[in-house]
Amino acid sequence: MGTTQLETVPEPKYWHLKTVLTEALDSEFTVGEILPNERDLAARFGVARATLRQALEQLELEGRLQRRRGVGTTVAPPRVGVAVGSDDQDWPGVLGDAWQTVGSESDVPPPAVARMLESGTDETVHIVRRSRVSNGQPVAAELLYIPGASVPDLSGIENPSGTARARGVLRELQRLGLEGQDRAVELGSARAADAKELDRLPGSPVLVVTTRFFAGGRTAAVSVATYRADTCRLTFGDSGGVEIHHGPERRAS
Amino acid sequence: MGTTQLETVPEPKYWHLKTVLTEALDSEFTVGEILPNERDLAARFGVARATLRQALEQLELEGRLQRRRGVGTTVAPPRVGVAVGSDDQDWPGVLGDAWQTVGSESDVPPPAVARMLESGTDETVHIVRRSRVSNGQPVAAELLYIPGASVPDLSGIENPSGTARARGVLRELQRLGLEGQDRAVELGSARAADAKELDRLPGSPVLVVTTRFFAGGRTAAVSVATYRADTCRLTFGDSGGVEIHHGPERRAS
DNA sequence: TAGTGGTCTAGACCACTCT
DNA sequence: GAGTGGTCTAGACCACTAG
Repeated sequence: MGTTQLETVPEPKYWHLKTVLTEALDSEFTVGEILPNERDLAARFGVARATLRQALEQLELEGRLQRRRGVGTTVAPPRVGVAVGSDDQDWPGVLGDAWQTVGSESDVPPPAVARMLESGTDETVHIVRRSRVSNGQPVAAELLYIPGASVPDLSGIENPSGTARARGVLRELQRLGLEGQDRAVELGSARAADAKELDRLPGSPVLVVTTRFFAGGRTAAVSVATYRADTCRLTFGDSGGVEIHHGPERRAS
Repeated sequence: MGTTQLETVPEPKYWHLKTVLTEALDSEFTVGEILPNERDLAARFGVARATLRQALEQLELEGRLQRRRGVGTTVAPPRVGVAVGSDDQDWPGVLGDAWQTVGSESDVPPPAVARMLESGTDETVHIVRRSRVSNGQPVAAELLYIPGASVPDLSGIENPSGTARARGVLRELQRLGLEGQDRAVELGSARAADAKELDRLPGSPVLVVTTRFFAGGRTAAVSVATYRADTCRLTFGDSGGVEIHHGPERRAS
């Protein structure tokens, strides 16, 4: 009866581990520093490697760690703020936007996109692939879906090698009057193609930003942009430049 | 040498499993339907339970499945669109906003918040806890940080039970002229307190929306709202009501 | 080739929810 | 108490990177 009855809520080991590691990261490590390998860390904490990995996975999800196969685990820099929605709404492809066109094709859009475009299920649309780079790192991959009806002057055009046509499509699009746009953010996991472009493994968590562009009373284009969730903080509105971070942090020397 | 040399890219089992399950979910299951338990499913696919779980975890991350301990795994309904940023920017707590005040206290904010408030590290601020419910389900938990300087008329007030004081703080806040706001979205994992309020396990993925409110040339308040990433799609801009979803879907009868 | 993280297994026990 | 998902173990092998 005299036994100290604490531990009524036995915290999972990986959770406790995560807490300990977080504190260590805040106080004893610098950005870019390499952690001991997983087998050593597991042994040091007296847990199985799988358990240790559960903690590391969470820390990676939170943007505190970066793990690369064949290399090791490093302390991640603070997330970069990526401006997504400025107040000035504009068409994709206008001068000075953050994206770079990497290709284009014609295909039927996925059903969810077809629904937004109010197009038939078998109707092919222009698909422009773009990518976004920040600080030398790829942070997002985008697929832009543009029905032929939005760029009528290109209806009978041949396919000149991809990126040239992409530019043509974007140019035509910008002739339309943009009436408004509509944005949604949700969590997803990277498809194989996106993962490759983002330099991550397939299935890694991403923030999916879906933007609908309205013109002529219709949905004239849909953009599905896939941002690396580990390294990105999506910012909306006026500023977005101010650093937000967790705790004490120093740069690696 | 005549052997068919495919399989040069051996897809991980859990990834293939996920694909198979996704297709099954699209074609053979209805929203709300209960899946076989994990041990049966693993046996059926001829994999270890851990491998099966890796696939299920991803599907839950993508909002396709809902798993509850002691109950089972069910097919999740499409994510609900949750309006986060309407064009009309306004103070928290105005009539008709989606939040319900659940309490308040005074404490020192976490360092990241203190930095945004440009307040000293040891300076206590008002903290108002609010929660947001949609379709009978809790979808978000919020912590509102309001420095005493933003609500000067409350500086010497006693603590009348929490929620009454919270209302007072919000009322005072609304007397200030709102000059603008600033929003960021990033991925996080639920802290223990949030997890409980959101009816999830600690560590489950959440979308963290940080909003800064500007008034009098300063940051007058900071809101950190934690949304369930599995069930929510954050919408910004004009509409936000239109359903987006993956594929064929029927309601359970 | 050595060392890293990624995948996978076959088992065990625990916490929880229902009936 | 029976059945579910959640945690944990100790091992094995694979894919990748770099010296």
